[in-house]
Amino acid sequence: MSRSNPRVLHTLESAGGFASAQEVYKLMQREGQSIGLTTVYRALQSLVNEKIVDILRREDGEAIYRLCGGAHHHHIVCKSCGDTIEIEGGAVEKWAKSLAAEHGYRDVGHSAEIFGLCPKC
Amino acid sequence: MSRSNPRVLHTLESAGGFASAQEVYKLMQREGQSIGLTTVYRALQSLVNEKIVDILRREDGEAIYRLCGGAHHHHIVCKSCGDTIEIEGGAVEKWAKSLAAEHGYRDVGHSAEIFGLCPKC
DNA sequence: ATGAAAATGAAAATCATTTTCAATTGTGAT
DNA sequence: ATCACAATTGAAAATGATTTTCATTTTCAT
Repeated sequence: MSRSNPRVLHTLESAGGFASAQEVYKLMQREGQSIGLTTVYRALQSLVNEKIVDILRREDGEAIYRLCGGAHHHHIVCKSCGDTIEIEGGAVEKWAKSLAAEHGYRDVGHSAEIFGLCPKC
Repeated sequence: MSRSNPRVLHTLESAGGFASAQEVYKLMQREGQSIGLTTVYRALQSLVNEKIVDILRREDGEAIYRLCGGAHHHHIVCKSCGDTIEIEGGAVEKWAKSLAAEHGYRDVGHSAEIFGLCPKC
């Protein structure tokens, strides 16, 4: 039942650990790998279940999969050019943890993103 | 060119200031109002442009529109039953503001959500 | 009233994602 | 090796939100 296809994981890694299912699929095609889009979706979903990969959303709603394991981090995204900076979110971790505890929530995760205009835009 | 249909705005308000386009549409139908889904989408988009409304994403990628202006707040959402609690995020505001400044970003906003299993689930 | 510009909405198009299902592959027992 | 059966695969169809098209209706200044 382990559908975490290693080729998919490897492709996600080589994409910088940050890509949508469609992007992973196209990358694999370009590399000449034979794989179906369905399988890519299933593999990514498995990786999410195994907590090897995080899922979050682009501004347009497309799901992007992020290799996790390393430090959990957040992003500042430019509204105009899309430029993204990785930031760490110690303050947010604490905030999420304490508020979740306060309300009796278990198995807690969180998402946080900052968006604005970068210095260039 | 002002497509910010007041009936749409009013419905979003009466929904607690937090709903998807589809939900706003269904609400208006139930109230017996005659409106097209397309118009709802356009009206919400206009409200976003005019910064009367914020847009963010559900976990499944559906866009939800949030009336802004009042106190900016965040949510704890139950992964299982979908129950939502509004919380305030003083810590997050500061975090976002200082990090954005640090990186030279202007016109800054942010989104942050906590998700987990509520006490009942 | 008249015409141009804006708004409307039904239907079709788009696009990511999921589901279906038949075919293929892997595995373990004999 | 061979058979039976479970897991994996992927093409095609289905789904569902959102956007686009386009013909019609409304609004409004003249």
